[in-house]
Amino acid sequence: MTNIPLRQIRAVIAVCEEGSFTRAAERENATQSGISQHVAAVERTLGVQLFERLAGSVKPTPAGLRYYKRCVEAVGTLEHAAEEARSLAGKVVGELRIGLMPTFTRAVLAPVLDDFVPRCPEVRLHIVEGYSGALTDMVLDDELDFAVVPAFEGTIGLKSRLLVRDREMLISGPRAGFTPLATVRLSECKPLKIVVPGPDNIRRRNLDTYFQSHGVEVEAMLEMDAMIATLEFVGRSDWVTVLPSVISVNDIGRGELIVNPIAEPELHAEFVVIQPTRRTLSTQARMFLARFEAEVAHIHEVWDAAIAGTKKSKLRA
Amino acid sequence: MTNIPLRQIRAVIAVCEEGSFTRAAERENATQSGISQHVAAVERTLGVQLFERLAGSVKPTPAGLRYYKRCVEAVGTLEHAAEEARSLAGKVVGELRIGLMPTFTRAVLAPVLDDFVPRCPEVRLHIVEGYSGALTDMVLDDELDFAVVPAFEGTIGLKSRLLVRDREMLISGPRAGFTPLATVRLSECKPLKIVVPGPDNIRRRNLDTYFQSHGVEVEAMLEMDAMIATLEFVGRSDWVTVLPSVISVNDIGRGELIVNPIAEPELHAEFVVIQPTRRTLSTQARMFLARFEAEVAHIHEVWDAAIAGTKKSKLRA
DNA sequence: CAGGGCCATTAGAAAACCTAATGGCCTGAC
DNA sequence: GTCAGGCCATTAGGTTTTCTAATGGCCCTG
Repeated sequence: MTNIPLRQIRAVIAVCEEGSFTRAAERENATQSGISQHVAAVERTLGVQLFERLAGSVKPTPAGLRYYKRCVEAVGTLEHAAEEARSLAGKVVGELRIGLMPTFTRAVLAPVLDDFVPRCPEVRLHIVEGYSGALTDMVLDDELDFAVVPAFEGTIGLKSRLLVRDREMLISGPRAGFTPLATVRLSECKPLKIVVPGPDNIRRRNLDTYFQSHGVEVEAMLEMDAMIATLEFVGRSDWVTVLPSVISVNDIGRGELIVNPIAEPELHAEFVVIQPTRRTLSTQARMFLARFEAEVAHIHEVWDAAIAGTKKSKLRA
Repeated sequence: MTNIPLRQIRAVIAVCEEGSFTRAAERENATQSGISQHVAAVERTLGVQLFERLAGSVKPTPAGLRYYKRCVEAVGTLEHAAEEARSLAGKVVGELRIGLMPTFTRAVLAPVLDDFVPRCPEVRLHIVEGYSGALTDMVLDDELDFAVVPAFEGTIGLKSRLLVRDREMLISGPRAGFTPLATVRLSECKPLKIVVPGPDNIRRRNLDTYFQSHGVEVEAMLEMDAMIATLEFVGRSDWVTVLPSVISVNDIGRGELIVNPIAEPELHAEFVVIQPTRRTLSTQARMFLARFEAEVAHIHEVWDAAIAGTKKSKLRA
């Protein structure tokens, strides 16, 4: 029986996927020398060379590629084993205190709850809607099990992981004159009258950077951290705003608000789930987040289909 | 990502299949306490109880059974991965010219070839048995791709790396009067009639140094660079010799030759693989050497088990 | 009630792992 | 042709993990 530790196997997987010992080390939070030794140990144990060392890079050998594929399969099986064991370990009970921004409460949350509540009837949910600063404070104070906020550099006492990467859309009313679902190049638009988040919001910083880097002209700017008011205002004026696609999936094809994907280049927002460092996520928290991610992925599919449909219509015209 | 070492997973599998921590320990060549800690670590990481502790036995929980089944699947996939990688690596072609001393051709080479030849059917092997001086010359003359010889200071035109560090054993026949497998302290033996290598052999120098440094008395010394003759002679006389453990692993428990580990202090021989400076080792060469090292490691395990078994027998007596 | 068997826990030695440092090789820029 | 930068291989040593020995607790059987 060949006995290769999982740590070594993960090193081999990382090198295959990154094409470099150095990048694999970064990804595995290890050193290049540690990765080199792990891979060498696997090759020694197997008696097989898994990588061809080229100048400045490595390339898996045919044997290495086969080994990699089987290992990925096995590691996936082990992950699944863990998930199933936890799920089978039965009744999920207890509280779940979640902080979500309006970005998510408007269109993502309802379908997630539709599924989660029947599956976990003995979980007592507490959903708090708020903006990222307030939600972050509540997580730090242990008032929330977790929150989903825009990606930021991190804070002592919190740990985070990327949860959502979402395409930003231009939102406007009929008076702004945009064609629904048509991709827009902001630098080619006439000067915008735009509603943006306040300066404490990380998305605001990203927007400012994007505007400056890509020659987006702004005629007027209005700061508003009030989502309902923002959408109402934009819907009945010639002002525009920029919001993540997940918030406006339900506006597709409804005419009330006009949604346009931003392109050339695309603009994305990233969101992380944050939790206190000293805690681990409960089973119900992880189940909720899994369902949440699935719903976001579904929304992305809806958007992709809608945008693809628009391109087809243009081709027919 | 749940990161559970394979060693722990194997412990869980063994407990499921044996229905007992104690029996699982025996099967895994571990202690009951070690198995207990492995299983506890898995349960802690998963946050799931895998076994119900009954009086006098354990029973997997439903979650434990499910986890076990998935783990068996994953471990099987990894075994398969190793097999396939080795099989695929079989497409290795070309010549391989190897120089080995009788130290290795007697017991290490055959199992290595048993594995290597089917895996590399298209490699044309040339094995040259010889003593270190001759093998070194052949490597320098590019008549060999590499040779394995006792560690030495190096030579211009050659590069070397440590390959084997092996424990030296006292080899004798029944007439010499030693108890099989009992460790011996050479300085406490009656003056030895000993067969040693010739003066050009580095191991000879090491033996001389050891004898002088540790008060080993020698009644008579015979120089012989003829391994078969040495073993035949020692087997049928009261002479002894000192040889690396890898040469005599097949003599354990067979009575024909008596093997005793040398201790207090132990004596080790180191061997290096040498190759011309201007060349790099081919794929098949490295595969052969990897398998060679693995076989030496296996032999060391066999020796460790045999010596440990002798110690247990003494405790019971 | 005592002894035997089995699991859980602790302590400490041994082994494995990991990083820092360095060397060797290759490539590209000058 | 030389030098700097990037990448992998190797070594050494500190740190962490693993493993065993010893022991305690619990349960069952005689």
